[in-house]
Amino acid sequence: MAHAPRPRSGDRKRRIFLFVRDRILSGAPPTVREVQAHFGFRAVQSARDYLEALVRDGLLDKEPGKARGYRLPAHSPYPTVLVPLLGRVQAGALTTASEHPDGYLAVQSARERDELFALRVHGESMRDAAILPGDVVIVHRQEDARSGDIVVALVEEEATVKRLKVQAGRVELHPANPAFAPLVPDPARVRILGKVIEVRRYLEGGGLLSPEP
Amino acid sequence: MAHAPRPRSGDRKRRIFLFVRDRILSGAPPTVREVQAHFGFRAVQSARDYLEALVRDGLLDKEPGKARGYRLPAHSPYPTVLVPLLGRVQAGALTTASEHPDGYLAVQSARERDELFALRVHGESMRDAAILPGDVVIVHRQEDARSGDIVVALVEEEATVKRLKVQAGRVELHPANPAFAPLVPDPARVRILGKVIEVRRYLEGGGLLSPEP
DNA sequence: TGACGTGACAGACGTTTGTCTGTATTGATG
DNA sequence: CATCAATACAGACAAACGTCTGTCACGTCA
Repeated sequence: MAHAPRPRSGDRKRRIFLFVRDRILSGAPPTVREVQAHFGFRAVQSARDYLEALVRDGLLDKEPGKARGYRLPAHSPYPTVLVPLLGRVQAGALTTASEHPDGYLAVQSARERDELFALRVHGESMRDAAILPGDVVIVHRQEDARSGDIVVALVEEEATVKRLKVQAGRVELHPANPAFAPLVPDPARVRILGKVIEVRRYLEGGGLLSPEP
Repeated sequence: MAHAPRPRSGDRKRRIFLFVRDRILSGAPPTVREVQAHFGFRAVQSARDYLEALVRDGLLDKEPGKARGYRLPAHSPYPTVLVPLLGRVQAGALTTASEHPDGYLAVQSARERDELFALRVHGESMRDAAILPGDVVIVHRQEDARSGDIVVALVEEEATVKRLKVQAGRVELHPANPAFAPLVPDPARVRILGKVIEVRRYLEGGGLLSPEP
């Protein structure tokens, strides 16, 4: 009995890699048998051969003997990390990790995952900086920032997105909208939570990650 | 023999959730026994009790019976696909597969990878729609769109981002900036390349480009 | 005091899953 | 033609792993 005709090898290997990569990125690394089933192999070993080849090529790492042990290499050319989207930022929320994220976004960044979080913008105060209500900002957690940076600051238990200005050692939080006035808070009552490194707007499906508030 | 003194439950439960969440986000969901070992339980079941409690609380989902079967419930229902960022869009570029992309962006979408492309915006014509020069738009390839959608259109061999209006069967491309006039091109010479589904702005350095896998 | 819920433990069972060994088919090579 | 590498298959074994049952200690509350 003849086996299936020999397919072009590079393509299949590549498709298997993409499948495994997507599964890992979505939080559920596949088993060898899941790879087998997905590509219609009739033997576990066939899928395993491909996976081991990908490890030899350096495209995957593995933890031998462990269930679902294939990983994306640390120096992967795809520095995609999943970042929690926080629905509401409150006082203690940023020192520790938050417990009820609205979802997770794939963000390409050289930073570590726990250095980043995402936040949905409320209000029109940054309209002239092209940040609209409903937009999502990706934030790098840092206590300080430079004058001119757009930051997330905690003022009076409330998180806001503003442009930071430092005037004569005094912190000012400037909206980008003439209808709003700059905030010049008591330095003891303001805290920089992080710096906005990316802005996203989802024009379809409302952001795909969480239902409308 | 007395067991360890009873700890405050909420805290331990929370720490276990954060541990599991971190593991899932880094691509390697833990086994029940790994949770057990990490928190020093002497019985597998103790760890399992916590995990099941977290599932009941809605903080985790699980795939029963499967190894490393705990998942993040708010986790994006959509996989991450790498989408080519096209430097310049020309006439034939969108019918065939992409030619020479400047890089790849990770996008969470239900669509297939070859249905999407990304494009860097030039010019100020969409400023009042909060799309600035340098922004990246994620585009779904489609020949038609609805009035009001922001689209990428090919006019006279040039790709532009505009808002589509259909007036009495006539296609109009409206900028979002009073300094620019609407385009009412000859219907034979305009082609909708796709609809903008996402806008991104990178405020920092922005390596963000991945080489092709 | 006794019933009840919670957190922890102990041990075992059965499925899932990684891994190994051996074989068959095909195409390329000399 | 013989040889070799690559691909695929078949079957089995053993470790990893989820799950079940039962027990114990402690605190709360009527």
